[in-house]
Amino acid sequence: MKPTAATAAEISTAVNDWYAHSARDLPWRGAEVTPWAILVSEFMLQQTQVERVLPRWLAWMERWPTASALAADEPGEAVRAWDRLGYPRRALWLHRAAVEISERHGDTVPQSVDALLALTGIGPYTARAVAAFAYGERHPVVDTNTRRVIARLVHGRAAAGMPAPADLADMESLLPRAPEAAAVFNAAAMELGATVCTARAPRCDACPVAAWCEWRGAGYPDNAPEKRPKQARFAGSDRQVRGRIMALLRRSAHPVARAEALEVAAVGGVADQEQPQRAYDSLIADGLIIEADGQARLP
DNA sequence: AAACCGGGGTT
DNA sequence: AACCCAGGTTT
Repeated sequence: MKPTAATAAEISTAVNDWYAHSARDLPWRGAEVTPWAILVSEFMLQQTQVERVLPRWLAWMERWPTASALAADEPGEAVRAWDRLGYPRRALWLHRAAVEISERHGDTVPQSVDALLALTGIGPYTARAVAAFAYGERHPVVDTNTRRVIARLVHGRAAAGMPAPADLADMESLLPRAPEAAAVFNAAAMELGATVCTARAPRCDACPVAAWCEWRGAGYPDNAPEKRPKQARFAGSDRQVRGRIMALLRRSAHPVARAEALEVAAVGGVADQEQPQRAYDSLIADGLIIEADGQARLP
């Protein structure tokens, strides 16, 4: 059946009401949480699921409760504490951001989107997320979950296409006027996509806006855009080989010989003869490895 | 615009 | 085996 037309206010109110009693109880959503703690959560949550982030975030905040505390430690310690969250460059960038916050912002996470964008490792999503969730600023915050919710609910599509500037305009058109309600809706739309309007098997019976959903109303057409780039396979990739080297360095209390690092890189197989050296060199280029006198160590 | 960057869980 | 994930940087 065709969905009943709904106003933006009806949608945001329904989603916010649902969020009030259905949201997961995540520690970075508490009232006492600092902007720094929220910034750390956003770094960790980039392309990484909530369940995997939780224990790492708790340990991180215990150890480095402020940006200056992290900045005072070695970057390598951040990489070590990052553990297996993936994309270890994020740990390095978070440490750099901590130094920048400590040195340029008096140990206070900046509030404006522009100032946040100037920090290392913060892009359009994270800047708006921190401004909205840490400071209550009214900005559209659009992640992969929100894009999918909007694609289905508003556009009647099975999945979102490539990220586009229109995503922000779409979200803006649904965003409540009041900053407080807007911040809640940003989180609520995300939560809806993460727990109900999921990519694989959406639970429409639990959705507060199912009656207004264009995709549901159209009979769930399989009209997903074809242009989504297929991600490269992980097995046998340089990324996997880099991961082996990083795992070795994380567990090593002392520098390791380059030869040992290259040997470990090949354990489990390589795509070609040059792959271990190529992965090793790329880690040096990224600043994740420091090499001196034939020894490799964390920065 | 496309490539690259982890790693674990789900289907 | 393919897909998915609170993205960002580089070319």
